[in-house]
Amino acid sequence: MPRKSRTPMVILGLLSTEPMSGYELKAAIDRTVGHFWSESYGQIYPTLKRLLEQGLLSCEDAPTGERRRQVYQATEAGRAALATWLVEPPQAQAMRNELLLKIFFGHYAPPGALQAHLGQCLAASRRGAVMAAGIAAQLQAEESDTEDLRYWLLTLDLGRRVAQARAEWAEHALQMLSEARHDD
Amino acid sequence: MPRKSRTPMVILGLLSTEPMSGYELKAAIDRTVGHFWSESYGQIYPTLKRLLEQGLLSCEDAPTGERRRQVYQATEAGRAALATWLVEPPQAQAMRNELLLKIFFGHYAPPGALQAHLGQCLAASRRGAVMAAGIAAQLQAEESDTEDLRYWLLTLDLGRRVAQARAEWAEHALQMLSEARHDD
DNA sequence: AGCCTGATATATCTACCAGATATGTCTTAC
DNA sequence: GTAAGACATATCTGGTAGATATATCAGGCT
Repeated sequence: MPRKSRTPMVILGLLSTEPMSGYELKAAIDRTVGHFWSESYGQIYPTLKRLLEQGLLSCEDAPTGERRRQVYQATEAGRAALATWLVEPPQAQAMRNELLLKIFFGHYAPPGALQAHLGQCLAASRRGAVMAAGIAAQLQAEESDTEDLRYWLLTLDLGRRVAQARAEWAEHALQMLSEARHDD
Repeated sequence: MPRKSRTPMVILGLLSTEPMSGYELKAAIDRTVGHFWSESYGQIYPTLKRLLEQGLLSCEDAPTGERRRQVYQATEAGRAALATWLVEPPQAQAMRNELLLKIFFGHYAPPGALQAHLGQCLAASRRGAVMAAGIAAQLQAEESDTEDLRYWLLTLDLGRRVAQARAEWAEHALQMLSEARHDD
């Protein structure tokens, strides 16, 4: 999968709606797609330069006082490259779940360790489910005109469902482990 | 997260139960924790050497005829290092989901593209849920004596639940997109 | 006025990691 | 006997996360 970077596509996607600086881009990524995607400055700045060279972005100086500031936006060619990529079937990512790894090796763990991790997971998953539902409600109230809305709601909906499933699993796992302790 | 590699811990975990070569180790990782973890030879061989130097693994020559072969197993110190790590709270992984990214930028996609991806996701998720349930049933039938069993079943159970949730979401998303098309 | 903190902004470095590939041996089937 | 595929070790390329360095600027505090 690292064969092909998808960093350019996140950037082209976000810079198709409005021009931004690298710094604002990072903030926008964290705010909008942060639930299922992340990028670092170490990826963003070199990629901006490369996309500029390739003519997929345009760049304009927009300093704030003395502080240098360059805002980028997607060109027509950039939006075309995005559309091409959107049609390609998504690559399945090799997901790594550290909690599951610790559960898998659970019988080497001292008593109580897994329960603590599962408790954390349960709390975080419940928070996540509530937050996803909350953001969805807020979006529906605020930006019912945006054409993107239905797509954003879909991504939030998966987040909510998966968080819900994980919470139920954590509950079940905790119950299972507490039952197992009575057997010993 | 890449601040601290967890490759040594997968290796120590699997080499705590039985000695293996690097090649067998890779196969064992794919077979047992492959649903939520992956390692490559590029990680495994250097890590084996390092763990050997640190005294967390022991190594024995066990050639098959002329073919060189080194089997490793965890030392007492290795198992202790694993136990220490198991107690530490798991790091939340920065998950990247390419399908969600394409959905998020959906309104730049040509008609039908998202539906195709969602169809693939639905089929794969259903397969995944069935497979997880199947492996769980098989494990319960075959190795009902192993002490690890309950932990392995827990990891499979999360896999099944998440696959199920994703399948339901994909169905819902497809329905939503087909409804939306009537509006245009 | 001077100072501190935190946000804005660009850039780079290290360690980590996935996937591909190179090299060679052995086993099995044709 | 030889070709295909499993076994085994090793390395390279390029993608990636997270930390850090540098500098400007706004606001609050003294």
